[in-house]
Amino acid sequence: MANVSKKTVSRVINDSPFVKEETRLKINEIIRELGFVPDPQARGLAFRRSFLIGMIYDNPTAQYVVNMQQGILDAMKGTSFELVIRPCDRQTPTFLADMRSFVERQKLFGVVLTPSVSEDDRLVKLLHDIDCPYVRIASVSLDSAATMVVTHDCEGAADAARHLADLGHHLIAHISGPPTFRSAHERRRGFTEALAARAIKIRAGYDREGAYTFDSGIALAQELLKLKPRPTAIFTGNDEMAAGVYKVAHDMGLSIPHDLSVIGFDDSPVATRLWPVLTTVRLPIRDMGRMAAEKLIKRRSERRAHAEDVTEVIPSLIVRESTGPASRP
Amino acid sequence: MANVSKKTVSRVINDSPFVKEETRLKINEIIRELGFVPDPQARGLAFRRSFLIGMIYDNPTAQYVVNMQQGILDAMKGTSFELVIRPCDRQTPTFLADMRSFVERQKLFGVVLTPSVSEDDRLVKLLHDIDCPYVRIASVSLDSAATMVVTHDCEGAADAARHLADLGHHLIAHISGPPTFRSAHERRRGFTEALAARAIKIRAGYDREGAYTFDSGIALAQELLKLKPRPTAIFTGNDEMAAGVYKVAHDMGLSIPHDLSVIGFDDSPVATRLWPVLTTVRLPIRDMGRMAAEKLIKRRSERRAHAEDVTEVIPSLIVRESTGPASRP
DNA sequence: CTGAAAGCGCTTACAG
DNA sequence: CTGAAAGCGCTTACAG
Repeated sequence: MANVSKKTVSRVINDSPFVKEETRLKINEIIRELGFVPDPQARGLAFRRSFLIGMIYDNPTAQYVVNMQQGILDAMKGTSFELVIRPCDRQTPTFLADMRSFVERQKLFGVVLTPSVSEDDRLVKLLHDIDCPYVRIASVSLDSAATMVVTHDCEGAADAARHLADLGHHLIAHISGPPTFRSAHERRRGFTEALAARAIKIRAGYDREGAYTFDSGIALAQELLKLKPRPTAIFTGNDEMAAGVYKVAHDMGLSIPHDLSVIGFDDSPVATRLWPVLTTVRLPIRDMGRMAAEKLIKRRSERRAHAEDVTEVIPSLIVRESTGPASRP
Repeated sequence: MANVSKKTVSRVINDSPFVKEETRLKINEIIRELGFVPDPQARGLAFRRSFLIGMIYDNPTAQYVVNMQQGILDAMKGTSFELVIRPCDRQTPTFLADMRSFVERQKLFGVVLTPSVSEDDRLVKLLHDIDCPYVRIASVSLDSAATMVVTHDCEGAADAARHLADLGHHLIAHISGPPTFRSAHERRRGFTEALAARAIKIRAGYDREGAYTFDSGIALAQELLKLKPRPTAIFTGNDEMAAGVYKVAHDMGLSIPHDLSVIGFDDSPVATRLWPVLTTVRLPIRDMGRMAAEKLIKRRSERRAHAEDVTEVIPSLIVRESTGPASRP
């Protein structure tokens, strides 16, 4: 502006390769001095695409949501993107229409999808149709590598199984998440396969389907702990259900881990609020959010589809005080 | 468009009073038929103000943040506003600069401020200077009524005090939040004043300053429960610290509520995960978020400052199983 | 490598 | 009560 050209500034801002190095440096300096910041609304209008990244979620765990938001914001730091959030309910009749208007109206730059809505094929098809970039976070690869952050929940569950086997447990029960979550299947699969590798089989009736909720944990723990023989260990699909198991164990006068070992999944805050502190499996949720957003943002610069751009996340077992040697072999 | 005028449509969309009723109805119908939605970016560009509402927060409790977001979204449903979120840290040297660029760059329609950042006078002055509407949520009225949602934390704390007094407790301890939160003062004040009304005085050394964190709850409970005579009840400034008290009590072999009554504040999910379930004080956080956003949005239509537009929220005591009669008078 | 023109989809004054 | 003009701050083709 003040010195040489005028619309070249736009080129500099958008990293166009057709600018002389010298000019670029000069303009960048002036931009810095003036503290000039391009107006995102005007840019958006001209681009026909906003600088808003959406996060669409239906995960009921507050800590999960907040950590994920943090991670996405981490990736956006220093960029001109802003995060708009959108909780949703897949059961609602207007679900798809709501999502469509959300994305289209704001002309979102892209969206990050978290489980379980990330597993919804109708939504993904819709995003495809309206040409909205997305990144899905899920426990299995459901899509092209460039759009996936996959968490190997099965391996975390396998670690839990081996930990229990090492402690000498044979009578092991499992409370899974609801079948509408892929993670529920993955966690069960990883757990039972690793157990099988140690020649341990979960008895019929010792593997029950929960809902990832505290109440479902209570209800199923009441049934499992009435079984004869009583299981010496329970692996739950998440920490919330583990908290339900704790409650029932306390009410029955069962001591953890002496009478019963418990392992959860998530390492949510409740894991350390419980007494004794809960052994669980941790997913780096914030990192996952960051990686997902980075993928979304990166896609702009690198137009050519990076074929092998897989992002994978491995959970880790956090051994605390809720697991101990099997008392009754 | 299709029938009569052209720029009158804009008037209809913006609820201008200068449109004949007949014309308005006709245009509205066509808008509905076509499913026409005005482009928020273009509107924003022309208005010099976006349709984005910001939520600025530094509350460490995930459930608080998520509920607040939900409430704000409740108020925005059916409007063309969208929610952009912004966690912050008041201690950071770039705090004010960050907030300024966030608000200015996006030309935010307005922001909702939650505790404790809602109590930051520097930020509020900044928002004033750059002419950005805001609504503050806090436990005391810090500003003109039109910009405040005030939660009477002191009354919730007073309920807690009376509940304990009714149960015959005299040796009562308190773990407060950090002095940087107004709510910490309000909760203590409401508690001690209601106790005083029953002729109960908190002994020197039985009123300690925590940090609203689980760990601070543990640290202070360890000190308080070593005191002679040992308090028969503890009121903590939030549930997280109550969880810390539980842990120490369990470790010391103290039974709740037989040996020790505990009352928290928040009614966060952990309150019901603890064993026994925690008596606590509940704030309708989601409603608060909704009311705050409604105030912000309403200010557009009603330009004249509604002088007496106070929004007040009363917490409620939720009696569960962590409080019982004082065993040792 | 750089500039002048036209336009993104709306709104603000300004006239009628 | 309604319309024609100009502009919000940027970008896209399009020429040089």
